[in-house]
Amino acid sequence: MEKEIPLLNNMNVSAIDFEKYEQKFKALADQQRLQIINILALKESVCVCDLTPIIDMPQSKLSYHLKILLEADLIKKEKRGTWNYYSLNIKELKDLLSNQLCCVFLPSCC
Amino acid sequence: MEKEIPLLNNMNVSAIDFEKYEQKFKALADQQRLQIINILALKESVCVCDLTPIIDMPQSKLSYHLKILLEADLIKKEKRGTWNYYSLNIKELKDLLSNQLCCVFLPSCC
DNA sequence: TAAATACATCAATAATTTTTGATGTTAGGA
DNA sequence: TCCTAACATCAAAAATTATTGATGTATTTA
Repeated sequence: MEKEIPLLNNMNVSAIDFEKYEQKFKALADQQRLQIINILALKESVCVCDLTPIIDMPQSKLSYHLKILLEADLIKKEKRGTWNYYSLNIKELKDLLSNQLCCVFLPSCC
Repeated sequence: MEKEIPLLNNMNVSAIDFEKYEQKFKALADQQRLQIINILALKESVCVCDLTPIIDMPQSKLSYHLKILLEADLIKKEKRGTWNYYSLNIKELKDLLSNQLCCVFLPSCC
């Protein structure tokens, strides 16, 4: 059962919301992950193998960071054969970030 | 000297920017701090002594979290006598968050 | 079918962040 | 001047996250 916090604003903000936002902001709260998002903003869809040479990171580490972004629903994953293609979850990012930030972390936003 | 990352988007995104955003998102990436922001969104300006009973937290812990928000420039502090009043840095939050999120974390945004 | 590529996952370690309780500082009141 | 309230800060411990290198699993390709 969801714990209800008294109406604190003109929106009904429940505890579960804070938890959700915490996860999303945590995913954003890392320079390396912000860089990944910034690269994805350019490339539409990128496989891990393309990402590894661009971003200077061991493969397992990259995998770890991609997973965090994925679990926060900020990016999407699509498997094609042996390759896993990642792309931005544009709707989610727009719901989260200001237009100004979209210029940095979303394609063709400005 | 600031490391310049090649132009990755229609904005000139330098390494230092990622660092700045990392700090701000880190500050947001915590349920307790989000709750503090949400309370400040209602109250305009609140002293720590008013906050302590509302938010169930030892004083030193509250002080710690306020400092993190302050250092990320998401809130402001004003000293009046013995009291320290905190309030949202509305401009900064608007620059960071979507309108949708402003409804939760900013006053009279929706 | 054997080897190689493209990943994910795991367990151990390292690093960072958070919590706690104690102490320090400053301003105001008795 | 002494006492108290309202904080900030500090150091130690606890908790969480991140990094690393190794291993596992598909899917291709030779």
